[in-house]
Amino acid sequence: MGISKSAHFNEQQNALANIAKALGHPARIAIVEYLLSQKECVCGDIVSELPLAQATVSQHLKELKTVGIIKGNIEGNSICYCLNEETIAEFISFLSNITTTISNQRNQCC
Amino acid sequence: MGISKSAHFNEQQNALANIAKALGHPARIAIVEYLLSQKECVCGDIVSELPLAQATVSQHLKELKTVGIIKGNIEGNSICYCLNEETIAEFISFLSNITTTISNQRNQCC
DNA sequence: CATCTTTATCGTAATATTGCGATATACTTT
DNA sequence: AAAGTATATCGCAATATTACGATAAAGATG
Repeated sequence: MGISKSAHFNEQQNALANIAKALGHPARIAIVEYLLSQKECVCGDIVSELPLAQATVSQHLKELKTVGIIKGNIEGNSICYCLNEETIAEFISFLSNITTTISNQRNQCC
Repeated sequence: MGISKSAHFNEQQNALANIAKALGHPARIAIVEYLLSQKECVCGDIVSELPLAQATVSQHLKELKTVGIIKGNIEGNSICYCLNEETIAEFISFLSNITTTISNQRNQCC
């Protein structure tokens, strides 16, 4: 996405941005929501749930996995993908810190 | 970013993805963190805090504003930017739902 | 009013993302 | 082993993002 300057930001900033970026596509939100809706561990039927080709879904899954939002487990022929609580919790913690800090400083101009 | 198919996803999925996408860049995380660190409302000195040109920072601020993560208030010559609790809370709510649901379904394969 | 300051926008080059068909890989079943 | 199934990867075209200099816009100040 253009001349990236991520070297100029610290590790935590880059890590948080990567998590957010991975969630920054409706298809990947849809994947997360689908995984959430399944009681059992889900595999390749994510593909049939999405209006996208298999290659594209596989690519989205890879991005979510790279950043740690989902985990994959090989089960014979197919692969079971599950949500990874830890990464999501890390991002929640960043956001929660924002809202609590805002609530405590009621001297805002807007 | 390529042939986007956001029309194939529902409004909520697109809305959440947009918020996440806006946070999906280290410069924008840095902006949010900077706004958070200031007790008073901050204006154009965001530019001097970041290792980026003024035009670039302005563009990042616009993205955060478009999606509702920050609000801007004109103050004479300069502009005061503040974090917008509501949008952040909306995103937290999505993520919190994930972690609580995961905790309640301990029949995962991975 | 002329000039300075502050922020936004335009235009453009460099790079990244998205989507998909084709194919590779790996396991399963016959 | 051959064929089938499931998933990943490659290669490419279309499009989006990022960064920045130049400049516009709008208010402040001399």
